[in-house]
Amino acid sequence: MERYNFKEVENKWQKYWSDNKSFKTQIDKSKKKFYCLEMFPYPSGKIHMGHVRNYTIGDVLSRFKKLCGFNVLHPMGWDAFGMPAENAARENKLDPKDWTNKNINTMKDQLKKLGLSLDWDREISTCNEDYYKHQQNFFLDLLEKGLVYRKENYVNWDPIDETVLANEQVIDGKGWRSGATVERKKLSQWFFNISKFSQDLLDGLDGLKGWPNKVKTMQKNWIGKSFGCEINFEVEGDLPVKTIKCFTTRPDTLFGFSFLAVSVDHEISDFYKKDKDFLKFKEDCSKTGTTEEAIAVGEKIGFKTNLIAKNPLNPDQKVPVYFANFVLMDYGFGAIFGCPAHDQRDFDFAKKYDLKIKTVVKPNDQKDDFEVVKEAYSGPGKIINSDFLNGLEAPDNSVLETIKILEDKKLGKKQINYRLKDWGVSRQRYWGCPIPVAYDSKGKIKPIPKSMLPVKLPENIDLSVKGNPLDSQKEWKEIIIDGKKYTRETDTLDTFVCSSWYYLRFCSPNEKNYGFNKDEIDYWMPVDQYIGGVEHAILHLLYSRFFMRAIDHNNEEFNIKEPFQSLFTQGMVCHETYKDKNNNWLSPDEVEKINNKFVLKNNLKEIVKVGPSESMSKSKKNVVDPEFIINNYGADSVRLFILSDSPPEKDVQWSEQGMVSSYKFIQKLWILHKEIYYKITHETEDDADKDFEKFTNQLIVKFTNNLEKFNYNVIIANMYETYNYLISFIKNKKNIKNLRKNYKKILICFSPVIPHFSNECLSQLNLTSEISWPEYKQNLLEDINVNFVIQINGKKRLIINIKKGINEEDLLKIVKKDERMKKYLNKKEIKKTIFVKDRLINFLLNE
RNA sequence: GGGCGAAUGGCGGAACUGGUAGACGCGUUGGACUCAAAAUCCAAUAGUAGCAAUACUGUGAGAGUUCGAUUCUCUCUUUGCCCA
Repeated sequence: MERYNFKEVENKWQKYWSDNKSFKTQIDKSKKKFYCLEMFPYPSGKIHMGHVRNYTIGDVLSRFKKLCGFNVLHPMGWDAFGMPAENAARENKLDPKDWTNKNINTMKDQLKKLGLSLDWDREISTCNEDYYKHQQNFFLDLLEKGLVYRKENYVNWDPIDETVLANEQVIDGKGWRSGATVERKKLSQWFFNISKFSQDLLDGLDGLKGWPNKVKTMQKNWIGKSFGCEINFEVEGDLPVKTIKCFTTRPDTLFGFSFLAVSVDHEISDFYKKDKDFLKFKEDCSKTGTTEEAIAVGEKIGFKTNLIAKNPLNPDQKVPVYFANFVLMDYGFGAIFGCPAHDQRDFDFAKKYDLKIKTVVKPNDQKDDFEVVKEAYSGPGKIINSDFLNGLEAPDNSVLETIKILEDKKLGKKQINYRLKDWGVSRQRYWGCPIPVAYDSKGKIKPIPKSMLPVKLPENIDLSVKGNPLDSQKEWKEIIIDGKKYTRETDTLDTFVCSSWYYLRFCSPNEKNYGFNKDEIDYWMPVDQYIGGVEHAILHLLYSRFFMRAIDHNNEEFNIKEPFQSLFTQGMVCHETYKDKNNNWLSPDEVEKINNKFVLKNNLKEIVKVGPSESMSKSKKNVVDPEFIINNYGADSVRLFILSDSPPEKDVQWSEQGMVSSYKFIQKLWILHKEIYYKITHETEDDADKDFEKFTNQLIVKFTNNLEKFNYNVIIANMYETYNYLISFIKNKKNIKNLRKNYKKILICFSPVIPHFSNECLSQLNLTSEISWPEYKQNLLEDINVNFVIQINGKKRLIINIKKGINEEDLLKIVKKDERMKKYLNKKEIKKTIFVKDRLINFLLNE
């Protein structure tokens, strides 16, 4: 028999879809729209298996929704700005633009080979002027609204990439890309005022019903709303300072007060500007990391001032004031009151400087003389040793009570604090969107007039210079606005800005005058289903939600706050890792499995060490090249396999065997198809076959439900089930009257997953007209018979196939007659019977 | 340390609102075909006992609710992710 030639078939259909612009989308108000979006890729060179999985999931959904009659928008583009281009260009003496465009072309070809139902006419690339000019326009709008500002601030400085990083890009104190230990540096930077929307971003999460709770929790934690109190501490000493303002979430522990600590950047540090010891101390502080973890773990050090602070609730109590390394200027007011008994950092500090540790909260299971000895106690309990606060329930009750007392006495006030900080968007890099502002000779900001946009990146520049290459572009930097000379801003925007609004651009990619067209976004937005990796749970998704609010702010025309109605986060693609005897990583194609042992392909005697399965990464060499796989097995097989083994939200284990079996399955389906084809075209049709019709109906229900619920691995199982059923049906049954009709439905059900194969089979049978998602007949779903379970004392004893709708009485008669049940029922008395219609009967017997 | 999730055969995983646990695939074993192998096809495959019918045990551990728990509640163990 003729083998299935996937190359020929897949080329044929890909060409057909492309020539006919099958996936071109336009507004059609007579249809319900469905906007399906997968996170667009960074054009790093080639696609990887993660892309294959992500885009296959999205494609299955898009094709399914299209068959269901939706007007589906399914676009693709390129997150094309970013450092790898700049680094690669520098290494190879290339232009980043050329490098990027070359990669885009390669990856676009690869994506096309996957047979994705994408509207390529909407392709966008963020590094094109006709994309970023609109972004510059947005920037100027935001600047006007006061949502963008420039300030001097401590920033996370990545010494390898020589650029500033956002807080979110610092992981374990290291740069997320370079891995370099991040330094603190004071620089003038551009910020987006995301913190203005802290509460709104938090509230908005409640409405995101289609988002995984996990992601919502992560965002909630990141925004980090805390409820507390600001307290003014009176201070005495030889400095002209009367009060120090602190923020605390635990004012109820004020009686445990034993020192006051401020950040080295606190305003009172001005008085120590010339103090050599202080400057030395400040330098030491800059060596400890900036992350909260580094602070928790690192040694707590302090520098004692001459100031004395008074306890507002107990003015007789006076405690020393320190500068301390674990107090950060950007949390609260850069000052805390120290309560060693109930905060571990304060505890460590008090131990080091021999400060008093007074217990003021006791756990509920402890006596009143409970004392904190070895470590701080921060759990719930009762307030003790605190005068009029004694006996209050901590923390809920006691915090509220204390705030009330402080407010009454005008010593402090209730305050809400957010961990979310403004988004620093300046990057000292060439390959990014230029920030559209300039400065006059005095350094005053001059926005570039909108008529002069875009601010284009200069071309053919020298990237080998240290620091920001734009800074050395003397000619480019000079600009004349209204006859006056200005100097351009040389920072470019964080690439997360580009991806914060690209989904709007897809709605009207050719709109010349603005970032989007109002009519188009009114129709298409929001994105109905967004699909991507969970690694973007905070950064990209939070920024996008902010960006919508920023555009919406003071804008009656725009009415979108939440860009993504539903979110699906797919798991990673993993593969075993291999190492040779010298602990060098080996790629899977250097390794061979012989007699259950892994050996080197070019030296079969050398045993390979097999490591755990981890997400595919170039550094561990455990990658499999999608292009190679597609060329060998075909796109349909790859799509089938990547969905088959695990639920899409979980990690999937890449396996060569699994891949091969998916390939073989398509071959088997083809042989089956040929037999069905023969029957349909050569045999006369006979009587209807209810069984087959019923099977098809049940299949449609399964497919529909499982597709709606993203149970794509179960869909694949359903496909195998269908094959198993059909093959025995074809072999054993002669009745084929409904074969053509039902086989068509089956092929349509298969088509979201294996579109090339399904379309080929449909077209061979001339079944390509009126292709839409099949409907099922309710009456055929209802079985006449059911498998009825008979239990004795809750244990299954017998299953009988019986007519549906049978009542307890009739059933009892049958059961009592049954030989197999006699041994259970004869000897003993039935105490109670539980009868569940069409499911089971349970006899409780006297023991 | 805090938050959230997860735990089902040799493996990946199914199981509707509490009602037949293990769908489907991989692997393994046996068989057919073959001079032989590959490929393909057929059969078996949770464990224990048994020729078998069948019986007992079984969804991380322990308790609870229930006629009945993979599913609900509590405690614990292990593990993953996020934050620290």
